[in-house]
Amino acid sequence: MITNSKVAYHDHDHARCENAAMIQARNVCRARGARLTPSREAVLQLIWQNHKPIGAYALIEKLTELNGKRVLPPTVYRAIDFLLSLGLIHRIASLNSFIGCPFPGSAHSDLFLVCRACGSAAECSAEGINSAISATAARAGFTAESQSVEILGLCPQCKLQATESTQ
Amino acid sequence: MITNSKVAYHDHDHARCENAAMIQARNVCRARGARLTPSREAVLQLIWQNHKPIGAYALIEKLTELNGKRVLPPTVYRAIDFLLSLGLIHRIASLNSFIGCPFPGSAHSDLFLVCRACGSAAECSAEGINSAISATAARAGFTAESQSVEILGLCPQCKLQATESTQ
DNA sequence: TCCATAAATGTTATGTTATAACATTTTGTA
DNA sequence: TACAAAATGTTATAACATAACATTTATGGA
Repeated sequence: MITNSKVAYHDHDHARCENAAMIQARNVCRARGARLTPSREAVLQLIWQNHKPIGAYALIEKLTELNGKRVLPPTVYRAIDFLLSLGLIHRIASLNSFIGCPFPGSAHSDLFLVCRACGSAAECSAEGINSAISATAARAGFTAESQSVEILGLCPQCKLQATESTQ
Repeated sequence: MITNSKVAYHDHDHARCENAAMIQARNVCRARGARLTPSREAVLQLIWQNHKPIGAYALIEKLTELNGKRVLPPTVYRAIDFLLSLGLIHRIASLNSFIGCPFPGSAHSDLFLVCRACGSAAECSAEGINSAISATAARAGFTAESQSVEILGLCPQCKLQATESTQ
């Protein structure tokens, strides 16, 4: 299983996550002949400000603040589309929001563990789930092409706090 | 595995699906002391007109047509909320739409196989996937509470047609 | 039966998310 | 430099969803 759950829900040096993400993004873009323009980079950086999925309009606000000049929806949605197409971010459909991919470039099908208390989400690429999904699809005669697997619940930190507060 | 994939993607006597759904709905409502009012029943029936997830605004249009009198969003959204709360329908987050549950009442966690060609969706309750999800969540220290598992791809019928047309 | 209450529905308004369409600017390349 | 393609700017609107309050309808108790 590949996952960033060890960092996503816990205190950590997040600057390292951001740096790694930006470096990987540049590598992916170079490899694919795509241009990581300043506005795309700014959107990616904002998405990577933490491990919580963020909505397009929140990005618009933050970007407006950052630029000191009004940013309009198409600007952000274009950046989002670009980043999605390269697999640098993912869309969390159940939240209408977006999160950085911690392991872009490597083929993987995704599962997200979204904490309903703190809002943080970890991504997991688990062979067990992918094979279970394939098997289920196959039994239905269905050919799977893409998936959206989003689990809502409590992360270890928030669960701990919930337990403590009820003692 | 419990699934309606045998009917959802194939020609079948759909009136039986509709009838079964309405009967089950009445049973669930009786058991839960909930009222299946005419407008709620109308929305459920429209959702069950086929096996394709339908959006709230499409329901508003159809209901307006049916009633001969303008139906407004809250009317439909209230019916949707009611039906969701009883598990009579499900929300497909990746499509912003709703689909009837073929086996309401019985506890199950769901997976949807949505055909990108014909739009039909089947629901599966597969133990293998649920246990794989639990195992993955557990490894991340995460407590799963609810899930949204949506697979996009080609149903058997549409795959067949795709194969034929490329010969 | 009538009343009090709760449940459901009607109505107005607005919030939130996303994209279409066309103009302009920037960038890479011949 | 000049051309074409890519990216961005701009205006407008489409699509999805809910808040807040008024009114009506159903239901059980007096």
